[in-house]
Amino acid sequence: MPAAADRLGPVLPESWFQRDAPVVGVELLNKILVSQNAAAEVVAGRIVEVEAYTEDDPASHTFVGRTQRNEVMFGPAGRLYVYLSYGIHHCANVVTGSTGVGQALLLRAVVPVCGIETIRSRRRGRSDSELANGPGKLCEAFAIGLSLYGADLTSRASPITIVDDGTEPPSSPLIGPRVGISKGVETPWRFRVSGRMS
DNA sequence: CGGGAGATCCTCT
DNA sequence: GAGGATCTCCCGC
Repeated sequence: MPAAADRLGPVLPESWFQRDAPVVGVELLNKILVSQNAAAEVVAGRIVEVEAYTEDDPASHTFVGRTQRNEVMFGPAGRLYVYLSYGIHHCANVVTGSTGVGQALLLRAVVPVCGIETIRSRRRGRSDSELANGPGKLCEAFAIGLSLYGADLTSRASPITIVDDGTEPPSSPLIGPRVGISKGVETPWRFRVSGRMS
């Protein structure tokens, strides 16, 4: 955990993530995602949009049971589930709930708060509003790849963590259907702080 | 600015 | 062998 992140606030403990995804999802809004790569480049962003996926949810990767890819979703909460989407982009999720239950929250958008120059260089050519306003874009901005599969977000020693800087979750989050899925569209498990759905 | 299509390849059946 | 928890570019308006 980078020293620069220490001043942002305490790391969220595993117990905090050990509740059902839709519950954690709303509270995860306004928390801070922090990452540091091998070159000691630190970037941080405020989480502004997430989606919940649970085991009995036909849209979830865990709906079919345990597989090699989704294994980490059945493990302890507070871990990072990374997968390759459409053969091109990575998507990052935070594992929630009890161990043995396959659920997670897809990180859909963050607003950069630290390391903006590093993010701009990773997302070269994009306007500031397009730096991390999507699950694939977010992973590029934070250099999240499969090497971070299973990373412990609750450990201060981890290259990627989630901290609480004291900002409250929004009192009236926007709630709506999840996007990009063909099943489970009727379940309103997309959560967002105020602003436009991107 | 909004809609549509292509890219691209891994995962599971 | 099919189908994606997406993004970007290129059109047309």
